[in-house]
Amino acid sequence: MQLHKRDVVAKAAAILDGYGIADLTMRRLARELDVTPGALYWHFANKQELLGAVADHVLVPACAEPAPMDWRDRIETVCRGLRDALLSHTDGAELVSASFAAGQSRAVEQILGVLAEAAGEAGVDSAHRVQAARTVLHYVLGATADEQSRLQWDAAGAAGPATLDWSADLRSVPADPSAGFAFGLRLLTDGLAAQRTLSV
Amino acid sequence: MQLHKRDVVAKAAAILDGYGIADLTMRRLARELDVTPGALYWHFANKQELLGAVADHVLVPACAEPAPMDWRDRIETVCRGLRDALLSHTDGAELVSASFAAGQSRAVEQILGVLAEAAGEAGVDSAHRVQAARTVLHYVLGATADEQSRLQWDAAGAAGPATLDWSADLRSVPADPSAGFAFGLRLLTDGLAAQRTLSV
DNA sequence: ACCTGAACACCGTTCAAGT
DNA sequence: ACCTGAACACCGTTCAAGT
Repeated sequence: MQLHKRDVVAKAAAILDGYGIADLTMRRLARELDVTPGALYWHFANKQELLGAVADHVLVPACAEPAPMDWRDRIETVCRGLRDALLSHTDGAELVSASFAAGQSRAVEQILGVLAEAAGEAGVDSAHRVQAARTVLHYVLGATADEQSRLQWDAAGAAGPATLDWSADLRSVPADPSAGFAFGLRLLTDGLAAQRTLSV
Repeated sequence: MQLHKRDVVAKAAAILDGYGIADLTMRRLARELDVTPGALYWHFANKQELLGAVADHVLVPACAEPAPMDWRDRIETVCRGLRDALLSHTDGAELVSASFAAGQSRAVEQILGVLAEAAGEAGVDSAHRVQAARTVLHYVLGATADEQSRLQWDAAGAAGPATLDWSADLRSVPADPSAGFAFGLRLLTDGLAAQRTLSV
């Protein structure tokens, strides 16, 4: 039967979850779809575009319109939703980061818009809203990619030789990652709140 | 004559500046050093470790001990120095980001320490200092990588067909990138300052 | 319209063997 | 100690030709 874009994206997501982004290659994807590598280039211009489609797929749960609420809660809700979506796929943060950088994800563009609007309500003047939204987004993507690589690093380490009691490893996972994430996010929302007192 | 680590790093930096990170391959590096690819693996365990050494080289100017000053000025000075160092090499932000994620750069670890100390002076309790420092670092790396990719994208675009007057392109470089960077950083330092009022 | 076959021009890494 | 030669197991992308 015919190959459709959504089959390709679904299989790509499966490889991502099972083996990580390093194993998500055009050749392997083609092999698992019982197709020649060249076939993929009929449906996608190049690998970046395909990864962008996978990124958008990953972000579907994070793109639900948020219920009406306070700008602060809205930013927190959107960012928590984004982080959850990223953490629910192996290397999800790295994938979305790369797609964002390459300008290949419609979904993060949409999230950026929501954040920019919230920044406006926080009191940021229209000339700086997008910059403020980008700042928040860079934090979420960076922090989550960081957290996820630690998680995966010591998931692999746990399967290694018996864990010695070296207590204070810089590369270890913190006690409560969600709390750490919330703390960093609060720094940003506090900064946004301070904008209002400057402009009035 | 013999191959030394610093020759390898210097040549790698030259390739980076001249052709970008995509062309900084072990094989090409070896070729330009008139050596076999395998020779590099005598001096470096793998490509990540080599890239980490290049990252540290790029960050040398950003690691100067800052003169004694207000925590806010110190954070701004360190971050501006970091950004300048990243922008002065093609794909510098991407390189350092990757090396930081891989835990291969001593230099960013050091900068992280300086930022954590400044966060402490800002009033962040010791349990959250590193998290605060990481938040600032994620911002600087993300924002600079973003800025740099736009810069390079439209440096390439300028060499293309006559630029049409499409005014509002999302991928265009903003009026004053440094001002945008400073704005995002101010959001964070304002957030840090707000910490103090919470703890006392 | 959609896909195969086959090629082009590469990768990172390893390791016996040489000097 | 330091490096070569040669291999292993891959990559992304293109494109004439088939159906």
